[in-house]
Amino acid sequence: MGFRKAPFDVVEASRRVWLERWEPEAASGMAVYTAVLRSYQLLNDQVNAVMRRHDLTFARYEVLAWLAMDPESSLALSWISKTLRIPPATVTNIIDKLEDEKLVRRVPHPSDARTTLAVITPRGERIATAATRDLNVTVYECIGLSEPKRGRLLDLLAELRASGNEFDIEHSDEVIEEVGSRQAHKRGRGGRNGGFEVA
Amino acid sequence: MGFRKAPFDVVEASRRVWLERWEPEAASGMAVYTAVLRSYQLLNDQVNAVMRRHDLTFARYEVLAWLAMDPESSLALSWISKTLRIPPATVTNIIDKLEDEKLVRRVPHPSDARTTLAVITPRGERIATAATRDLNVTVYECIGLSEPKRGRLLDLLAELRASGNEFDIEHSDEVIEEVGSRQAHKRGRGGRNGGFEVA
DNA sequence: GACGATTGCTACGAAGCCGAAGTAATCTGC
DNA sequence: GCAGATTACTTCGGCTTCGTAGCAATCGTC
Repeated sequence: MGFRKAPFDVVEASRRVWLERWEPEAASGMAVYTAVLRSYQLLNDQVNAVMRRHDLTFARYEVLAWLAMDPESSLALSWISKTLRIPPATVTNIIDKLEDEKLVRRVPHPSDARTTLAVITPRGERIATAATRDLNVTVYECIGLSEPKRGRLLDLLAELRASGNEFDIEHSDEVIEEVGSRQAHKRGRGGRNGGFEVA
Repeated sequence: MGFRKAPFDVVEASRRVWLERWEPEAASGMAVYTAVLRSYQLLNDQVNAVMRRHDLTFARYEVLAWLAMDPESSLALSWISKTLRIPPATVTNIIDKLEDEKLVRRVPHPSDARTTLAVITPRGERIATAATRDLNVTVYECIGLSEPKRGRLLDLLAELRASGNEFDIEHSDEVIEEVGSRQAHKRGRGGRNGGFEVA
């Protein structure tokens, strides 16, 4: 999406206008939103360029990557929807496409006939790995901030997200600890249903 | 888009997996991208909720707001495309919709028959003001970070964007200074064409 | 053990986004 | 003063997203 360098920073320019006309907190809040938006667009363009090389979209890649990370190589569609905050209809669409490409198979859940599991195929694993390697080298390792600044940025964004109730900051850490993080949750909150160990 | 609070932070969870399997810079880079993505989604959901109340999308609002800020209440479509980094086809679409709603009119450029100006109508100004007020109160003033933290976040994101060549960090400030920032640039880089002062 | 509420998934359709190709006007170099 | 490159905008078409409504299985309560 080749845009050329703009002559000035739109975020800063609009922040100054806001400062003249509205409350200062509104100005900084507006600036935060637009800065996040533009940072997202910037990185997203780079990410999408990589995705295109692998015939994926980022949404499909994200699901594939979580499947590849999963110890059992399978996730319930409902888990994907809740954890990655993708609307159910979109999950259906994503899995449809991944299934068309033979990267994933739908398998009925062994003990709950309502739920469907997505299982990654060997081909899916290969493509996930290739795409991840490409993303790492082409985008992630080239983000223009020193390691300590990345850390500070992550902390600030985590606070932003937590205060927006994106996740449960109280318990997040313990939950992540629990066995590679996903496993524990695939089974649902209460741990009811002893788990459908893959045979 | 009512998602409920997730039990753990997906960004942090995947960062840990990345750290085990890939280079550390890849892990932090990945975390930055996903944190930015999720922050964007979080804020975007709130912003869109406001937009819906005013029969706008954020893209249309953004254009309308820039028109409302402009001293001459008009901007060239090409300027909008370049500055706000919206693909030309999307600008056409946005202006079409705004024109349908009578918030904007298309006016031919007085001295360059290739370019079209979007001019905001009084109705457009009213709606822009109402939407901005709503956004400020409902979203921007409620972003969950203290004022100094917002400042630090903005600095880090500005560095990120500048290093991704989003804008010309060298000259941005001077350019913004030049008369309310936009005016100078509407006329094009060289300042050729003395400007089509509104009669 | 049965009924209503809940949960999981999908089908449909509206809306947005944007790449590519096309048209028209302008600029550039000779 | 004219041919070719450039710039501005639009049209078309494909793709993605996601709200809504629907169906089916399961759970919770009595």
